[in-house]
Amino acid sequence: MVEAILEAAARVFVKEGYGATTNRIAAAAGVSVGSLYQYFPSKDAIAVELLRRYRESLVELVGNALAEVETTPFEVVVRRLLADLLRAERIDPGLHRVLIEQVLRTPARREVTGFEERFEEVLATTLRKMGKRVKVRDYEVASFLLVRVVLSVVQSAVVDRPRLNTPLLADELARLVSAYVESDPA
Amino acid sequence: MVEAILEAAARVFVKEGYGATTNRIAAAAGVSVGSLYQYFPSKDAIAVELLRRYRESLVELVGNALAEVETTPFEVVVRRLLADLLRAERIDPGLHRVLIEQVLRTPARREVTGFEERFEEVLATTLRKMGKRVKVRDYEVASFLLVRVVLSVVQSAVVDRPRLNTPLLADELARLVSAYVESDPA
Amino acid sequence: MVEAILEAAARVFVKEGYGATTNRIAAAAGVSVGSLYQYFPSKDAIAVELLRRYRESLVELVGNALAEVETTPFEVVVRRLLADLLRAERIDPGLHRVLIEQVLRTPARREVTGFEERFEEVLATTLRKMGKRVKVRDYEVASFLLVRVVLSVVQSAVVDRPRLNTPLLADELARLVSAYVESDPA
Amino acid sequence: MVEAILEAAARVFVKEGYGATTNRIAAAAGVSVGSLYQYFPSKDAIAVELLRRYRESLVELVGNALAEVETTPFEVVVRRLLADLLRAERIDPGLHRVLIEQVLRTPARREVTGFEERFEEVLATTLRKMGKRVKVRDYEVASFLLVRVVLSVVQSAVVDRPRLNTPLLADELARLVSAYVESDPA
DNA sequence: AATGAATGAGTGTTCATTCAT
DNA sequence: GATGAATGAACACTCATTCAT
Repeated sequence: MVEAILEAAARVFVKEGYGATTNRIAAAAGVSVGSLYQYFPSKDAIAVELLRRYRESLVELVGNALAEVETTPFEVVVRRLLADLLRAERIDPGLHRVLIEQVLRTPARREVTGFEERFEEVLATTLRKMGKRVKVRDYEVASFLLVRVVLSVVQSAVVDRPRLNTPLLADELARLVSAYVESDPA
Repeated sequence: MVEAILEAAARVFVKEGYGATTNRIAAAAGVSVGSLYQYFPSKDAIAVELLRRYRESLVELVGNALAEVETTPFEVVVRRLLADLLRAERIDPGLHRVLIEQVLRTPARREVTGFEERFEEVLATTLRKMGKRVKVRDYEVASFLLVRVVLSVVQSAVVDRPRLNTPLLADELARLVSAYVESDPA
Repeated sequence: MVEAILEAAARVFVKEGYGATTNRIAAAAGVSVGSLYQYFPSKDAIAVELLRRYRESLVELVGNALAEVETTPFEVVVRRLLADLLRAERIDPGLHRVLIEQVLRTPARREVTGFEERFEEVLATTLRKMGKRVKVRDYEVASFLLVRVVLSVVQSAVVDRPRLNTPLLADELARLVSAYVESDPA
Repeated sequence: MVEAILEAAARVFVKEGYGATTNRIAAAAGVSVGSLYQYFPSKDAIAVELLRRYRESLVELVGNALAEVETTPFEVVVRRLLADLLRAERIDPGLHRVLIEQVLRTPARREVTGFEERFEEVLATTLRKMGKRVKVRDYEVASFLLVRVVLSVVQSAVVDRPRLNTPLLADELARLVSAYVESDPA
């Protein structure tokens, strides 16, 4: 039932925005409002959980991909990760966008932020492991840069410009990442 | 008075989210609700105008910067533009984020989208003008990539991580852009 | 609950005019505003339904009375109908008056007009059935005349001048109707 | 200016109902709201004055007509009066209807009611003067009846059924009145 | 006298949440 | 547990009225 409610909420939030009513969400889930409140203390709680799960899944995806960096060339890892992220079902930035703004004003803010930060840490660690293959002056800055770059391009491509969401885009993005990581900091 | 209302609305929206009441906005502007509605037909209209102005100012900023590409080395242009964008008062993506989600559900959607698209066109034109200095396979894809990259990093830096908003960041971002533009598409 | 709301609305509208607030109506009905809106989509909808019911009840009353014209002398039928109409609880023109003006500006206008017209049709049919007992030049005009005459006198008596609402009034009104119907159009 | 405001108010009230705003009325009169309030202390005051004038003009019309009863046959007087009343510009029951409901809830109620009562007094006096030509049991009841009958039919004809507003209607209504007044009270 | 921008109390309506069944 | 009718605080918005110019 929790699953049914979350799925319905995701659909409804994306379609109608966070203004969607709990009654509508309950109806879409095929349950009554009462039941919804049996499992979630408030509308915000649904949003928080939705966001938490969404982020968790992405963190896992990225973590797994980067783990391979030990045994696989960096460019290949990047290319694989990007191709994966660019598959529409892996990412739902429409939902992300609807929720982030609201959840940020919730006491649950703390539980849910630090999303990009976690990526940055994982990435910084990865970069450090890669040693002299990467020519980066400041691992923190580089990680910050790369995480934002990749997430934003991926989200934009999936949501705003599916027309450009082709292998060429993945290639170019991979090239951008590699060029930066390997370019000489002069 | 229009200015007073818009400034107050920007402040209140950023602090309280789009849920902020029109009465609160009016109070923050030091006027009555009635006056607010004398100048804006609805709360949405305020959001739309706020978004429109914000975008207009950015478009102008970017347009001016890129115009110099004829007479100035690309890297310098990029570095200047980034430094400018990274100055906090030039950009208010907190506001941007609050509004975009709401305005997107408004009939004014059309007037307000096409923001990034305009940047992309300007940039594509610029890149073409630069001739063989840039080694890019597809101007459309490259522009899409670069616009999203720059905007997202700049916004993240200003809003989420002011600690990293240093000259080093501007440098690194400039390097990322240049490396991509000049790297061999091999 | 629908009944409770309608009864309360009738009371409140008569006492305070159509300006009465929905919150007041709900309070008078002993329910919350929310409940009121669970059963009626708008304040207008309450007015429309109130008017519809009021008219329906009158149409039924008049229809039944005139049906007896086959087996009962016309004067007796008229006298009975008038006596019935003049009983205060059969008619609430105070309410009628408050509502008509508002409902007329509603999309429901069409559903609610044609009230007197229905009476006129029933009456015209009745007059035709009565054959040469009635000396009337134009059934349409005569019906129009008589319906307006009876309704207005009845309403005025009940609302404005209860002091005159006596058997004598019923008698006189019956006499007026009979005299007209049977007078020689010369 | 008072005239301009009253005329505009009459037009606007008829078209939009009593809900019409004072700004709209002022605009229709070609003056500013401020000026409107220079001459009328409130919106209600406009309605009250409008109603007062409307009633005054009708009272005068009827008074003049009935005064001729001394020198002219009753039927002729009635016929003339009805023909006059049935001319659309003499009567504006649309306005009357809009106003009556609102003004009745105003402290000015007392100044404005007693409209029909004045007709009834004039008519009762007239009927008494006519002596044995009229066979009426109770002058008060008869006057009440006749005033309501005539006003309601005239108003209905002008407002609701202009199609029937023909000489035939005037004739029939005159016949109805005469038949009643002259019929034997058995 | 005339103006019309400014006011703010008051309205209809919505919707997250509760709780008796 | 599940239900959904009931709740009522809160909101966007209107408009009669005022008053500085």
